[in-house]
Amino acid sequence: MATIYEVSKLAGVSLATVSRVLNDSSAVRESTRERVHQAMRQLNYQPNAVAKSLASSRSDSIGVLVTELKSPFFTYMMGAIEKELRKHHKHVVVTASHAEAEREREDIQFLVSRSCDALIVHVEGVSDEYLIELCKGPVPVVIVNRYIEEVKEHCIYLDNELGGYLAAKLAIDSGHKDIVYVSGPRNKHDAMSRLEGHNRALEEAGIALDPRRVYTGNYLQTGGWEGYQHFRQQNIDFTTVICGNDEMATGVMSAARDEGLGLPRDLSVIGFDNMLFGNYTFPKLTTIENPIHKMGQMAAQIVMATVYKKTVPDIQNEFEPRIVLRDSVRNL
Amino acid sequence: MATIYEVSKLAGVSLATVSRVLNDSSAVRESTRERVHQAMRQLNYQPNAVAKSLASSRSDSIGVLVTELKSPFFTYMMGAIEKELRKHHKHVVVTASHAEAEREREDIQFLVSRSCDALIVHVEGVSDEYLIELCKGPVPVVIVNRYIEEVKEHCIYLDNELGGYLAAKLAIDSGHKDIVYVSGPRNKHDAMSRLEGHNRALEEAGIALDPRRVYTGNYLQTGGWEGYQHFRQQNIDFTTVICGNDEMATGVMSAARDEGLGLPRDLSVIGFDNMLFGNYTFPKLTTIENPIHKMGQMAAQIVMATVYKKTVPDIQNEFEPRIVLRDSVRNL
DNA sequence: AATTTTAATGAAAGCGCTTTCAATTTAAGT
DNA sequence: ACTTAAATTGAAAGCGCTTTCATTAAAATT
Repeated sequence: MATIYEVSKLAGVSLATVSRVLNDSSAVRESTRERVHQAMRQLNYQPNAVAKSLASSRSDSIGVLVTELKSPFFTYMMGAIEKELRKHHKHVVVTASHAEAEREREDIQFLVSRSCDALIVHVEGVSDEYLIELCKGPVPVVIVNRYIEEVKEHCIYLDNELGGYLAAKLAIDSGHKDIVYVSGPRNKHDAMSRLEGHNRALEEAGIALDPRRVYTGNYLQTGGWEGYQHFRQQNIDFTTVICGNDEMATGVMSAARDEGLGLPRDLSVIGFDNMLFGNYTFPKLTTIENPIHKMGQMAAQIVMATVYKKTVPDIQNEFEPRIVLRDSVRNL
Repeated sequence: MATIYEVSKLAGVSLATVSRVLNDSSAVRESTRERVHQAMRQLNYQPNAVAKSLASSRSDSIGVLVTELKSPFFTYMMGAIEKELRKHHKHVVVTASHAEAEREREDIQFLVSRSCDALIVHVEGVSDEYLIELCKGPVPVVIVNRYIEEVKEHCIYLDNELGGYLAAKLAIDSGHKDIVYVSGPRNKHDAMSRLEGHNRALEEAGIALDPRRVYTGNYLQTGGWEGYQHFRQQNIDFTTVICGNDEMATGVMSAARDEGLGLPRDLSVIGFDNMLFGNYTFPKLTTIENPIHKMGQMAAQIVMATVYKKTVPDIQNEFEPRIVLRDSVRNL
């Protein structure tokens, strides 16, 4: 592999000059620039990004930390981030920390040690305090899908409460009164916010809150299945199941169908997130859109703006969910 | 950020010694090791991975190049790779090149310039020749989901022909004779192999090959939809649609249902790949499993073996598809 | 106790690039 | 033609770490 040293020799200029044409920084006379390019071509010179990083303490790469790689949710986010960053020739280093605080800390440490120019993190394990400290540090951070008051300008998040509200409101407006809710885990912020919104809509409609009408699931298909069984065993009547996410909604649909129910004739189901497979279910799942794609894009744009001083469209921290009307809710 | 220089000062040893305890290479007396550790703690020393890379021309990171980030297929692969590599404290740098040859070349170049210790690539744009050259180069390469005779030991691939055969055989064994096939794009190797296997099974069963019974789709849901419409318009009779992938299968199901067909009563459908959403369809999709997860894992293991000299389970280059029996095929 | 071996350490030269800062050209101004 | 300002270049000092190679200290041998 040729180095700029050899290029400089061949072109008859100094290292500094080669470096200049490489970064087309400051002025280089056109003729010498051409001479250098010539030499580079001749030697098939390829810059060494690591050396560049070390010397400039810039790596042109962004660390992205997600919980899980094989879930459409993160996939959407990653896809959007990569797409936005690559427009500006920045690259992505990923790690998946599986919501374990210890690993999240390690991974963040790792990404920093790789001189990532910025971090985009989706973390669930570490504490707010840790993140607040992290934001004070030297490397810019964007926190996706989590709201922390003290560093809110670093956060990109969805108004989950509103989403929960919209889902419940939709059911109510469709004439449903007997509603049950399959929630996500208690320890997840988003799950709790969604439930709050749900409750708000019920109260607003004058429907009494009944803790027996809420089942806490695991955000997986099995959780929906179990939730459905649970409500049946408790002899609770319901015409609609609203779920904390789409995956559980498919579990509910599957369980209901196993009992011979027709959907949405005998039971309406509403999901949350609008992950692509909602489109593959039958009936197609009515759900609440979580614009994770836009949120990923925004995270990348914030990085471009703060780290690389690019001008980007307006920064937006909070995103709004909206209803995606498909076929899984019956109008009573 | 403290450097090893400061650590060495504080511990009263040389840079070399600090480096040694850092990499616990060669012998360092226990007492000095402890002294160094002490100093590191005191200074909250964090190694600089970039400097380390430059000096050692090792980066402990693997470049992974995929076509697309937001598709479950790559997601599965990435997840498996990341999981396997992280066991050994190696990390992943991803790029998504969207099947464009130009971008694929650029991205590979980029990953090499970042001193990735190895490359795991899923490329569709570049030529076999390019990859053969790449394999000759200094950085180890694993090619996923593509078979190139000249560098087959670098390849991890599925026996797609067998998969196509199995799907058709399944339909035939279930009593179906009127079979149509919605294929993936002509320019994709895997799509063509699957079709070949399909044809082999038909021939074997004494069913005449009829080009009108093959529709070339785009591997997307729309492709399945269009394929179904196409066969209908051509007045072709069929009791089974076999698809080149699951996504198109969902398109077929959707189109069939729009016409009021009951599934699988009036029509059987078979997919390919076993992407998770096949489990969300109704009826649940019978399909051919593509063990992309295992293939990703194997790719990572090959890297660990060749680059880092770790001993790993047996290397396997070709993977076998298998039938995943669910509910979308009717027994005639 | 003297001599070999072996184990621990340090000095110093990079890895390939960026980035002052000063020196040299070239262009502009009068 | 003579200054002065502006544009180009080069020398050299790093960036933070690894890695020979030589040196010194400790352990083993006789």
